[in-house]
Amino acid sequence: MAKAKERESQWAASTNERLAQAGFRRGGARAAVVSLLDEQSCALSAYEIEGLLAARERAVGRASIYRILEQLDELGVVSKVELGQAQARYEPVRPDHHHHHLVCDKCGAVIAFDDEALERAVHSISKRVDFAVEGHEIVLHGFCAECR
Amino acid sequence: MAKAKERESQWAASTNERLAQAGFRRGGARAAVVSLLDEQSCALSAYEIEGLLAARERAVGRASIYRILEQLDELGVVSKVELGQAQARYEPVRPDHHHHHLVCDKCGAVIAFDDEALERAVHSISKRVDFAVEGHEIVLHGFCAECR
DNA sequence: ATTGTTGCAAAGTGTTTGCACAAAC
DNA sequence: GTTTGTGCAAACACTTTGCAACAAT
Repeated sequence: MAKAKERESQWAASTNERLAQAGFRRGGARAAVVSLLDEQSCALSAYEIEGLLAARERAVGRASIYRILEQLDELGVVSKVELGQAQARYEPVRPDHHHHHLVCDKCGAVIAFDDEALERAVHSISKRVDFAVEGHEIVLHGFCAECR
Repeated sequence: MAKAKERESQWAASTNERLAQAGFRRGGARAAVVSLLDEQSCALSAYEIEGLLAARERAVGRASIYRILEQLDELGVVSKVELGQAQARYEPVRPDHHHHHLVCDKCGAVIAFDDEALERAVHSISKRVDFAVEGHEIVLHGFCAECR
């Protein structure tokens, strides 16, 4: 049942459902963005999304891409991550695949990682501060294996 | 001996020394920026720095502010933090005052916090990945006490 | 006198907005 | 037919760069 490459994975399916619930109509541009994101395991920038969609003959205007990503972020199905590269990246939120990022300061490569202890630490901080923590973002900077 | 409000704190002193060592001349604009940063315990944006300097009658051109901050960042005496607000913030690096940030998604407030367990977790990840980790940045998003 | 430093204005980059047209309902 | 979605171009915000004037050595 947890096969990774269904025609439409869990994420795209539940995203489309959420969109419908929220009263959105079905638009071709949004479908293309959702379908592209669905194939990703890590974060893409708006420009990368634009390029990838153009490459597969389903070009979507840049403004539409930003609008769609914002909607998906607000719905909570996409998370916008700012890795300190002067541009935002977006990735599908899959409940069981929470992760963080290593960013190479030389080549800009982005690598995902996850860590239980880190999550626990964040969780315990969330309880101790006078602040309603909704999410967190952890970025490790340095040099990847190739640039080192 | 660890009095917080010396005429010139440890940080400004060692920063000026590092600047001299690195062959920089003494410039008024840079001195003003260093002196302002020296008074901060948390991160300021370039625009905030510009405004604060103007308010104290030592206006510094915006381009100079960015250039100076970049130099200080490269020297390692300032750290550039990207809190996902479409702008960078800069704070003095004080070896014994490492901290991270809570960012209010409504009003933009930035609050510092630190946590031992978090640091330990990051440190242990650094050793386990195939990546030369040089630094890290942890941001907790949510709503501050006032906006909640 | 030489060379680093500064300020201004212009250019750049990623993102957002205004608006007219097309598509969904 | 009404309302939402989309694409284009223009506007925006933050940052960087080019260049001439200035200050430190």
